[in-house]
Formats: sequence, structure tokens, C-alpha cells
Amino acid sequence: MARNRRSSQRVTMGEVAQLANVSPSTVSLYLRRPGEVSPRRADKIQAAIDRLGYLPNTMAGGLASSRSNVIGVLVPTITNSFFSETLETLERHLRSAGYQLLIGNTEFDDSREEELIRSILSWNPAGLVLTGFLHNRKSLSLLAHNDTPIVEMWDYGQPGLDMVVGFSHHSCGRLVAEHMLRQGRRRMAFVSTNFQRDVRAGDRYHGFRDTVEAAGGTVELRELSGRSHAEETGRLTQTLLQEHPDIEAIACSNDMVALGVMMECQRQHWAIPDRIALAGFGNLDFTTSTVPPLTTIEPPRREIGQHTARMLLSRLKGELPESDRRLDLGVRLVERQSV
Amino acid sequence: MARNRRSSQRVTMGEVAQLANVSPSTVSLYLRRPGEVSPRRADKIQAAIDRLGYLPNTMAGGLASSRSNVIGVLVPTITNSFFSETLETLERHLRSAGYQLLIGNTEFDDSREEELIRSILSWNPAGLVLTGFLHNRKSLSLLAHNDTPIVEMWDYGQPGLDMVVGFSHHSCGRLVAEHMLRQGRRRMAFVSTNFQRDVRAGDRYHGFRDTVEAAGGTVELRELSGRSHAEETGRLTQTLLQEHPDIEAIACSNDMVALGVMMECQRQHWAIPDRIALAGFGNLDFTTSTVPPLTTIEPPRREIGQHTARMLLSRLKGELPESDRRLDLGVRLVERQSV
DNA sequence: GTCAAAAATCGTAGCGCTACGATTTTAGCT
DNA sequence: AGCTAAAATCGTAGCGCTACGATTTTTGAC
Repeated sequence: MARNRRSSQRVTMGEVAQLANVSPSTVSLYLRRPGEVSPRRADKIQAAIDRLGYLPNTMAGGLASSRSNVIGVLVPTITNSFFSETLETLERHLRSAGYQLLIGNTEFDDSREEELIRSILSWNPAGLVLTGFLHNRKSLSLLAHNDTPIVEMWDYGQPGLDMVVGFSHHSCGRLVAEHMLRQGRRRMAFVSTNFQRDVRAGDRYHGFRDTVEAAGGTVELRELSGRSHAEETGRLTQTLLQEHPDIEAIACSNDMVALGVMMECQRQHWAIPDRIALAGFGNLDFTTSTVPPLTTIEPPRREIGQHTARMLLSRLKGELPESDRRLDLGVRLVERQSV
Repeated sequence: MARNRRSSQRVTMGEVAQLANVSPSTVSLYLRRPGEVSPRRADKIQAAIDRLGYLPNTMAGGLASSRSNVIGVLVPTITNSFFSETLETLERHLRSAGYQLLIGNTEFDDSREEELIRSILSWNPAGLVLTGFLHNRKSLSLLAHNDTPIVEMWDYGQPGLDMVVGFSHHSCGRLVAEHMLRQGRRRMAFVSTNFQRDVRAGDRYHGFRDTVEAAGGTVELRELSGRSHAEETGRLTQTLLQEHPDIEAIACSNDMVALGVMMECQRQHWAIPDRIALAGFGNLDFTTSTVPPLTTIEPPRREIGQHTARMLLSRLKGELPESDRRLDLGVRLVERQSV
């Protein structure tokens, strides 16, 4: 059944034109602006398209128009509901506007990010979405030589390259700290994924520590070696509370870490929140189901996707004023029973 | 600073050639097969590329060679560690072989899948990766008129369109059932996400029910209205156990559902596993941290990605015999303390 | 019926690159 | 030095489409 040599793309616009008895230009026009073709031809063209199973060749179109419907998106990892929900929303909004997402995984590594930026720019994308403000020197130079619209998302508070949609991670830390202080806690700890890996976790820590210390409290820091891992988190929690048995509250860089801490507390029979208050970050699905339900920070995951899409789209239409290129979506403390 | 009208792609291969004092063909050759260019020119060309910040235009290249380095991947949702881990692995393996992933979200909707297939085929992709065997009529016809290599992943046991990498969901159900039967349970229930939405959850249910009933047990089915939602799961569990207080074991279509059930059991003081045995599917991160840790099925998430990539790559090199186009990776029961 | 204006259609010239055969250069002999 | 084979380089002709100005057809006022 394998008909041709290779190239799955067989039917061309010219063949459609021939069958419909019009010129290729008319077919092209019909595809791009159907309203400008007379109904009679439009029907014949559509019939020919259906009959032949014609699919336009995106590359040829993109080359000829020197525009592309590609938007590149780089996230540290898609294995993480933070970014995957943003991606899903972003995808939905951009696709309905006719754009195609090219997704890349930086794995929290800026030289990988550079490689991906290079690869995506070679598609001549209509836009580019990056996570955070941290890019290496070469990436910055690549982007500087390029007038592609760029959104930096999931952070806020630095100038940024072009457009910014996110929230302040420092505020997240502050919010948790204020809540714990309000509950009368003073001796705190912060258990975190690795700062090297995730700079934004570092920002949350600083917001937490600054607020606690300003109120006369203390913060003990524990950093995991990599991403959150239940076993390591358990061990870390155990030694933390052996060394500092007076700790009254633990803030975590994210909900997975908080879950690890919570399970260790259950094993050790340290009651939450009576003996130890606990808070996370992310408001992941399971946080409503733990016992007790986890107090956490709700980051605007889907909103980031939605507003990134909106900004990019209006920017591409050339109607986004300079003043609207920066958006702080803020965060919300979700008060449950763990603090 | 905005120099040109539009088109972020400014420097062409011709300009590089001019600066390096060679013809454009030589630059092209250098980029594609560097070994065939003399070291002297190679250096000059590389210098020119660096100096001008040249980035090749993927679309032009793709059009000219009528090949593309694009591989389309369709998953039901990326907001789910099942698929996102497969995607991450797939991405890593394929990118290192020079391919670019075009990811689409079908949202468990086959007309959306069709639209995405159309959109991806218009890129003239080198390969296509789909989730499962269920595709609508038009999708099948699109694919039939097209000799793009296709992998259907995350399932096994049907003929498939071309290549298949996955495991049997029926076996997952059977494995859980056998384990529960071994523990002496007979009156069972299955709490599931919606079958309409996720056909594979239905297969797991059938595997479970068939095995239990063959051993003389009973299975009560409860289906959620959509994706797993902690609150609805809790309600469903409560009424299930009111109506059938003799139930001794609950199998769930996935770990999130199992977590919802577990939390409801805790609220109602039904001891797990003494009063009720519980099992999930997926072996998600949190399953080691629950109390008690959850018995579940480990699907080969990363292996699917890895073998899909391997198969696709060797197929693209034309060296994958017909006999190696189908791979059952199997699953493993992870015995913890909930059953 | 005639004619100008508007609408519809068409032809041509690329977009930036690759494939491949033609041509030039180099290397290795005698 | 002269010659041949191999290696390196180049020129040309597209890939399938879009942009845009030129041409043809239609419309409707008189």
C-alpha cells in the first residue's frame, strides 16, 4: 500500500486548483480569506480539497509568508502540575487563535535553555514564552538579536526582557510567615527543594525568613539535594526536629515537600498543627485530602497561561501598550487545618 | 532598536557564505555534513556564523528537503504525571536525535484528536505518536492516506495502526484482583473516573471484575462524573459503604481516586487495610507517603517514552523489522500496606 | 446597451534552503 | 612536470506556498 517513495505530503495546492478549475492563487486565497472568493468557486474548491484529502504544507506557507504560527514555550519541567496546568491553558488559548505550541523542557538548566532557544528561534516563531528571569549570557544575546515577542512567566518583580506575567515568590514566603506569626509561632523552619535547581524556591525562602526575623522569630533552613523526594524529606525532618526540638512551625518550598514532612510527623506522632504547624506551596490536588488538610499558597497556574496567551495575542496584533506588558497576578493563602 | 519591519529571521545562509568567501552550497554542506568540508573553510564558515549570529531557517530547510525533524505527540492531557513523564522521556530521547516534539492535548476528545492530527500532519512530520487505539473515522482516514510512521502507546492488545508500545490495562485490573483475593477478600468495589472519558480505566475495571467474579467474588462499580475530584470521591465512597457495608476491598481506577477514598475512610474511622483493603493505579509520588502507604500498579511511564523513541528512531532509519513493532512492557504490582 | 467602479481571479516572483550533477582543486604517483 | 583519481566546491533547479500587482469578470447606474 506504500505508494510514494517518501514524503507523506502528496497532494499539492496546484492539484486542488486543477481539479477545481481555478488557479492556485485562488485556492490559496480561499484558504486564507474565504470571504474573498465567490461562493461558486469556494464550493468547487472545498469539494476538490475533500476529494483529494488535501492538507496544506505548513512549511511552505511559513516560508513564503515569512511568518509562522509557532509559539515556543520553555518550562523547567512538564512533570509538575504547576507548569503543566499553565501549559494546558496556554495551549488551549493559543491553539484556538491558530497557533501551534513548541514545548521545550529546560530541566532547570540554563545551557539547555540556550540550546532550546536556539532551536525554537530557528522556527521563526511568532512568540516565545520563558519561565522566570534567569537566562544565561548567550541566551540573552540570542534574544537581543531578535525581535520576537517574549513573555517571561511565573515570576514578577524584575524588569524582564519584554512582557512579564506572574507573581512575587517573595510575597508567597511573606504570606505564609505572617499567617504562622499570627498563630503565635516564633521558632520556624523552612524545608526546601534545592535552590540551585529552583531559584524561585529561594525567593520564597527569603520572603519567609525576612518576615519571620523582622517579627523577632527564627528560621532554620533545610535544603534537599534535588527535587522533593519523600524519603530524603523524612530523614531531613527527623534530624531537623532532633537538633531543634523547639521548632513550632515548618514552611515548605512546595506541597510535595510538605507532604513528606507531614508523613514523617505522623510516624513520629508529632501532632499537626498542635505540636507543629505546617504549610506548603502550590495547592496541589492532594492537599485537600491529607489529614489534616494542608494550608498552602495557591499560585495562579491557569491564570498565568490565560494572561500570557492574551498578552501575546494582543501584542501580535500590535495593540498592547507598553504600560500593559507587566502583570502581577498575586497569590492567595489557602487556610486549611495544618497551621 | 527594532531594526527590520518584521521577520525575526534576518541573516541568511547567503550572507554567511559571502562573509566566509564560499558559496551558499558549501555553507549548507558544512551545516549538514561538516566532515565533507575542508578544515580551512569550516573554520571560516563557523567564524562567519558566530559573527553574524546566523540561525538556520528550519522551514526553508524542511521545505527544500521535504523532510522535517518534527514528531507529533498527542496525549489526552499533560496535566497528569502518567503522560507527562512519558513525554519528558520521549522528548529527551528524540531531541538528542535531533527531533523536535510537537505536543497536542486531545482532552480525551476524539474530534479534538482529529483536528490535532490534521494540524500536525500539515507539518509533514517524520513520525506521529498517539495515545491508545481509539480514533474516530476521519482520523483513521487521514492516517491511512499518509505513510508517516505511527506509534500508539499506553495500551496493548489490539492490532494497532503501525507500531504499539504499552501494556495491557486488563492485566492491571487482574493483578489487583488476584492480590486482593489472595488476602481473602471477596466482596469488592471498583471506584473509577469516568469510562467515557478514559476508556483505559474501563479496561482495568473489566480485568478486575472478570478475575474477581471468576473466583466467586462480587464487584460493585462506582463511576465518577469526570476526572477524579476529592470531594465527589468522598461522597461516592460514603454512599457506597452505606449501601454495601459488607464490602471488604476497594480497587480504584487510579491513585488520585484511591487517595480520595482513603481520606474518606480516615474520616469515617474505617481502618485500612483491616476493615477495607485499598489499591490504586499509577504509583504516583504521594503513594509512599500516605498512611498506610498505598498498594498500587506501577505503569512503565518512562519506559514507554524510551521505547517509543527507540522504535520510532530505528523505524526512521528503516531498520525496524515488522516483528519488532509491537511491545508489551507489562506492569508491576507494588505491594505496600493498604491491601 | 454602455461604461466605470468594484469584485474576483490570475501570473509571476520569490521565501531560504537542499539535492545533485558539474566543475574545480588537491594529492599522490610516475 | 604531467597525469589521474579523489576530494572539495559550486551552480542550478526546485520544494509548495504567499504577496501583490495585473487582468478579467461582474455589477449597477445611466
